[in-house]
Amino acid sequence: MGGRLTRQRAAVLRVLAGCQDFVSAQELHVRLDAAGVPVGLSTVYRALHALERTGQLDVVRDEAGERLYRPRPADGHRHYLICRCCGRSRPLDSDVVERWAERVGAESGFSAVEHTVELSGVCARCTGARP
Amino acid sequence: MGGRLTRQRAAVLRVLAGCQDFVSAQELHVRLDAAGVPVGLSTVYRALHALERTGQLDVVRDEAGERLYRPRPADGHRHYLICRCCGRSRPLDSDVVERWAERVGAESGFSAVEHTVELSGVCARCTGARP
DNA sequence: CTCGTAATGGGATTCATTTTCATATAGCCT
DNA sequence: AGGCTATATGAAAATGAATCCCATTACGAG
Repeated sequence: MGGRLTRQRAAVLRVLAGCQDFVSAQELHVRLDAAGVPVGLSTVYRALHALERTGQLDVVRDEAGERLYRPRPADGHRHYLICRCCGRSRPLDSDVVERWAERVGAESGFSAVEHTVELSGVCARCTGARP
Repeated sequence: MGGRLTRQRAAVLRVLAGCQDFVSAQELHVRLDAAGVPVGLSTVYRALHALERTGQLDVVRDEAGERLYRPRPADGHRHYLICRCCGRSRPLDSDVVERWAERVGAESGFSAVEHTVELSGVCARCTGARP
């Protein structure tokens, strides 16, 4: 995260690291309060942007269009299967898609091709819980 | 679309069919005005929802999170490569991804797995126009 | 320690989308 | 053709995430 390491950014980093799943900025803001380290909402957004820019976060959008953030695993996986019911997320091995996206990009005459891949479903636990 | 075929819904359908690329609800609303068939914004949103529910539209989100709609091609393609610069879209042959998503879903213990795949880039025309 | 610069925060703002509710109308029934 | 009613419409207000503004604070280099 390039800039100064302030009390607030440290807290954002710490709380975020404690989440194994996707969190919204708003939720993170609340959790920071709960953790006794109040951080302004603007600051939360700014910290998330910075982390996103430096590739330390993965971002998805939920069905309402809200952005959800999650620290990127050390192994570099960037695509997930997310439970629409409980929100639990599981990184995916997406080599196949990665290669496909690259090929399509190359064949298309487009440059700077980027891709978004998201899978969602209902996990076994949730299927059992609410049939 | 299920419900009554009103003047407004007919117009939404018609103008939408005339767009070969993704359009936002707001943009569609303006185009309807321009076409001399004023339709309330709420009605535009309602019509789009109805069409989405019945699978007649494909939806993506632009980088701002705004929803963009496009009539689904007859051949059933549902994934696109979109120019971030001019917005032109091109349907993709996504069998590879389709199969991958299916396999991941099956192996994961998740049910009702859905997937989103979007590619974006800068098309040849735009690359030439603004280097 | 001192200072300049970057960061903070809270309130205001933006803007897409949704809701509300009074009014209009599609389209079935006779 | 006329009536009737569930459905659709639209203007305005509400919602809510994300961004902007700007006076104040505090990191950290020197």
